[in-house]
Amino acid sequence: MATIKDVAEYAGVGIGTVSRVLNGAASVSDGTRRKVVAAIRALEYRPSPAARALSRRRASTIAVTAPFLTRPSVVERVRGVVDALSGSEYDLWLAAVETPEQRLRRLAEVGQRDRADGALLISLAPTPQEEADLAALETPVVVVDSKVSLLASVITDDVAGGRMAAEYLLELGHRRIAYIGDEFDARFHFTSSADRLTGLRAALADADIEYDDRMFAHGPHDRATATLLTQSLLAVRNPPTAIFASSDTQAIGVLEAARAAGIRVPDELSVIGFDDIETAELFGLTTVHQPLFESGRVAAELLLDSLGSQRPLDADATRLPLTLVPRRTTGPPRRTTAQRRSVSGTRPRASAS
Amino acid sequence: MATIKDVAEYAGVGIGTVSRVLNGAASVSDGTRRKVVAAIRALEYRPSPAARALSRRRASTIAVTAPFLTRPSVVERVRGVVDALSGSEYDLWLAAVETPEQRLRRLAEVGQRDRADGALLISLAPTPQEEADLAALETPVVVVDSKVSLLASVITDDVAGGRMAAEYLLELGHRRIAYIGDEFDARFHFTSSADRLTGLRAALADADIEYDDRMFAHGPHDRATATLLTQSLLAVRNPPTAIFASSDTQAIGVLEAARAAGIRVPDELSVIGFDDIETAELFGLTTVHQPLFESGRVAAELLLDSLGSQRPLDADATRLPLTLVPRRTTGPPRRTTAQRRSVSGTRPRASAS
DNA sequence: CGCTTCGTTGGAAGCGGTTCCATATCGGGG
DNA sequence: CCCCGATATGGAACCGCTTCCAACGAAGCG
Repeated sequence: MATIKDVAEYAGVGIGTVSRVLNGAASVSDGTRRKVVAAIRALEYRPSPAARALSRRRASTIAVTAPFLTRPSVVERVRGVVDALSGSEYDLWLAAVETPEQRLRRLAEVGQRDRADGALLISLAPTPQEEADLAALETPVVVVDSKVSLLASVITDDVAGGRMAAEYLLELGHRRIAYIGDEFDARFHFTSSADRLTGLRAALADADIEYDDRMFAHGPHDRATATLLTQSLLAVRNPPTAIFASSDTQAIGVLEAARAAGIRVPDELSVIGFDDIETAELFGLTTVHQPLFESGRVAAELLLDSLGSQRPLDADATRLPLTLVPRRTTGPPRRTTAQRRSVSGTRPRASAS
Repeated sequence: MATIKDVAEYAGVGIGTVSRVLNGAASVSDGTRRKVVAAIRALEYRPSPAARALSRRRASTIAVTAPFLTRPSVVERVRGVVDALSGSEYDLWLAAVETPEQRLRRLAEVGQRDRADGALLISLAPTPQEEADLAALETPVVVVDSKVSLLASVITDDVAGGRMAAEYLLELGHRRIAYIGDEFDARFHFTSSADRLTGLRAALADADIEYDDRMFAHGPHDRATATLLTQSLLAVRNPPTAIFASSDTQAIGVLEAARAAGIRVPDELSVIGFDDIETAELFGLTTVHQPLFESGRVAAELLLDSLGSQRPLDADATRLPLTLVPRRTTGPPRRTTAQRRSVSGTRPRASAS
């Protein structure tokens, strides 16, 4: 494998000149440039990224740290980052986080000298302490999907989103609205699920609906859990007429529970999700659309701007808009049996155990 | 940011000793080791990856090159890689390919000196020439999801998979089986769709069913296209009683076309997919299960083994098993209306509408 | 015609590690 | 008491690039 020295010798010039040609830098005469280019081609020379990184003191790499690569929402965000980076000179170092220990390690690595020139933290809410540490770094950091105050971030207003979903259901006439969210003490300090619940509760309060804690269920963020939680939500005396799930994945679990119990959606139960992942459309799921791909793209662009301009990032939050997407899983609350009869065949409502 | 020299001074030792401690290498006395460890901690020292890479002549990085990050199947494979790498000392460099030019560039980068110590090419069939070039490299390469002869690979037998799907449909009694696949001249030299078709046609030939080219449709790999293709497949005089789609994504497009046309699945039309992505289960889609996650994991492990043992990779193909997963979208061909009435068949979709 | 000035150019120094070689130290055997 | 091998340690050389500084020649100017 040829080095810059080989190229210099082959072209009959000094290594400095080769470097200048490589970096499109100043003052190299046309003839010399041609000779060097020819030598590079002849030797199939490619500069060593490591040597370049060491010498320039920058890695030309962006670290993307994200947990839950299983979640479609995270993947969408990463895709947005890939898209933004694909034209740039930067490589993408994907740092997956699967355990709290890994989370800590990854966070620490962000500051590491020439590992990455900038970092994108996706869905990985830093604690105030971690945030302060990150803000102290020279490495620019953009946080996606977490509220922070000392760092640049790209977020959506989860509280507003929760309110949006709730108000839609309230408008349809629902009074008993249940919520299925993530565990509160999530090991990764996630707040989006809790925030969406906050929005929901605010909307309920505004509508003078009293708080009933049997309407709120939490568990690990997956379909099967959502299915189970739905069963218990529906088993109470006066069951909800609508369920708001904190993600589409969970909403689909709700739909499955409904289907298994023979409960008709939306006639007997309205279901609304959050995110608007591809599957939501397939299921006709009403949901709150979140610009996931966009969030990754915007965050990466912020980082690239900062890197390109040498200007540090402002600790501002870029808010991306949420929109409600009404589809086929929501409607006015439970119609009377007579009404239902007249519409189509009766199916006895299996009382969820 | 502290360097190894700072640590050496702080600890009152030489840089060589620090390096030895860092690399857990031979002969360092206990006392010295302790001093060095203390210095490292005190200075919050972390070695520079670039310097280390340059000096060791290896990057501790694995390149993962993959197109179509939009496809769930590709994402699953990448997840498998992430999983295998998460315990190792290797970082993951994600090289996304979105255009043929990028494909070429990425392929060339694989050989680059200290960019990556090994490469994983996912769903990115190299041409024979490219394969030869890659095989000539010292960098170990594992190819996932493409047939190659000079390189190590992890594949499934797409021809057998196509045959498996076809034979299942034939057993159910279908005689007119249509196929929806990718465009043949795919810019990325994909062959899996064509191979699955080969298997299908072989099975049809074995069953003495004559070839009818109106039963075979091709187009870009997406849901909407599959929906359109389905419409035209069903518009012919003697339409198919079963459709085999070369991916679940496309199969779901078929289901949508059926739903839109009011065609009952599986009573009037059987649908079978390929891959067994998560959505397939949600739709009750009969499909050929492919171990996607596993393929990434196995490929990464092969690479890690080779890297760890210094032994070059054998140019063998690791074949992962395919299994047919019968669900609710397949059944015997069109029953009479009377029969259908009496049975009250299963519906493929979560009843949303 | 001598002296700047400026565009080119070569190459040493340095980036921060690893590694190898030389050196120092120590205990034990003869 | 000396010699020897083993163990521990320091640090120069090197990995391949960028960058800065010195040097050189040609052109411009008075």
